[in-house]
Amino acid sequence: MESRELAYFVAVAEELNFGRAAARLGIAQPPLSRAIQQLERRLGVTLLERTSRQVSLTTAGEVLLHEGRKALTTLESAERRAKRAGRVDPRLVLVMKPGGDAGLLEQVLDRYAEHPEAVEVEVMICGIGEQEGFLRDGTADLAMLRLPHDDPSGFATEELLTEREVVVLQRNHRLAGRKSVRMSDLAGEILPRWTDECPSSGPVVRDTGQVTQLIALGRTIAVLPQSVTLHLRRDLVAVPVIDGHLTTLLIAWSEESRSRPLAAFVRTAAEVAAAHTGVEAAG
Amino acid sequence: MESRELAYFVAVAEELNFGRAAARLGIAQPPLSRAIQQLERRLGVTLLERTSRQVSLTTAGEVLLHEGRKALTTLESAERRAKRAGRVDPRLVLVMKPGGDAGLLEQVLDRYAEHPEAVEVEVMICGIGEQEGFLRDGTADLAMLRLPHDDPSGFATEELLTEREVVVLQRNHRLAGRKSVRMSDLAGEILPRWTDECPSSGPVVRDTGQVTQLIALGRTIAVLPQSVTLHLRRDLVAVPVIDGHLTTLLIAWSEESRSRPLAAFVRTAAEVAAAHTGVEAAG
DNA sequence: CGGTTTTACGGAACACGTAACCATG
DNA sequence: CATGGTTACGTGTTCCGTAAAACCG
Repeated sequence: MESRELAYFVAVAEELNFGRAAARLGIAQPPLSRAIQQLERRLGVTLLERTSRQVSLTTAGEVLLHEGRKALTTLESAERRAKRAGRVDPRLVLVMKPGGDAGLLEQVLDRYAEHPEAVEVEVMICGIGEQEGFLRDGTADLAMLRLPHDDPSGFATEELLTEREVVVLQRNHRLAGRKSVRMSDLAGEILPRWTDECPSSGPVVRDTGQVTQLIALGRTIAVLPQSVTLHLRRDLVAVPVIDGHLTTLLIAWSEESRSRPLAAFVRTAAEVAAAHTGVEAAG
Repeated sequence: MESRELAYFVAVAEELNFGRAAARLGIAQPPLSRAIQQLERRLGVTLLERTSRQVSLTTAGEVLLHEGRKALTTLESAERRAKRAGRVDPRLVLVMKPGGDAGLLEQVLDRYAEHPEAVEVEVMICGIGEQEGFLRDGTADLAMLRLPHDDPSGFATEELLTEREVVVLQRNHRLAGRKSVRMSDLAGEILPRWTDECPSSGPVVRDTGQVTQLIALGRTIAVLPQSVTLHLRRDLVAVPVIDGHLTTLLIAWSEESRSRPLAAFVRTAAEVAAAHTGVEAAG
């Protein structure tokens, strides 16, 4: 199967309409129609049921859509990584969301820079939940992921640290003076809605900047990893949540990577995190 | 990047010789040479350093070789799975090595057959360490893997059970009467060399049949998971190894799979394993 | 009829093979 | 000088776009 054919099929399967798919691909409908027919002939399988008014996926089509998307991103990833590896200045690209390093990164970068095999590290800040995509498609070599929110499947990972959660509140909130709270104390509060989560009816937010702004305005409160307290606005307070989730910070990279600079970076990050945990436990 | 180009590159990168690579691909050298040039031009990266006597990989070439191999197998996997999904009789293919189910599979199959959404399950017996390949390339939907020997990275997995190891001996071996042994007791013994392991100087073996035969002949002894005792030849004995590794049996499947019959099978396997563990713990 | 997919046809691009060429050990 | 990669050139396939036809609500 040629990757071009597969990309064509994925476009049609996503649009469920040959015309729109062709427009998206920048070609005319007829070649697209023929390409799909040829693909079906070669596979010996019907992928799409079409009437002249409706296109739908067969079971085989659904399978090829899911698995094919993965195959295409893997292919693009290979291409991007090879391109990057060919650049004259070797470098690592690390992607994280704002605050997604639990305050570890600065120290990791400093320490890594002292390493004999160190290369330049480009830190790329992305939106929430975008890390995986950049790592999968080869734009980045390393990503900071947060369990259980992010999905590390398909990557090699190393656990850096595990944190309790805190609830972030306006200074004059009824719970602001508490030493700690339980989740049950938060019943009835308005919690923000992160873009992908359906439940709860609070305001829709996309990043922590928006959340903190809304908290400061008294429109919501949020349960976040403890490390947010490192850079919290002065007008907000954080109270530990006794029975909150444990969130784990991971550093993730492509399983295929055999790069020595990358391995060194991961090792450094793990060492710094281990030291950090020791300090926290002691303090 | 077209998958054909990538396959050409991988062939050259593996052979480090355009002529042999062309022969392997079933084409003439010149088109291959041009295809590689075109790929390099399109990526804007030099992948191979060639003199007329020697071909070697650049850094970018190494990256593309590793990542590209993965991309190609993912592509083939998508193709195989789509083909299989298009067949009239839906079925699951489970791959394992002989004895690789720790005696669980029969019960799992029986119980799964009673499930309302059950489909036919084809059990495929492969050589040692071949499971991953068949799962990766889409030939199988499910595999039984054994930690730490097999590598489950890139798959979704569910732990079934964890076993101690036993040492398998000829009946009149000096240790055969022991209730248990330690690894240090085995110092000086000749251990078999599994195909991929370099150390140890014992006989090279490929499957448990060969191993048991050699043990019966007094040529070697072997440390294996406890479950081998379920089907051990009468002329051999097994002695628990106190400080042996713990080996974990996993059931693994493609992360992309969204198939309900597959999910049901995994659930059934986990349930049966849990019950089994309960029995063992009690007994 | 209206919107959508498929068939028909002509042209351009691409990939292949043979043969000649060139470079290095 | 021989082994092995590259360039040159002619041929066949494939892929595309336009135009016309078939299909279904």
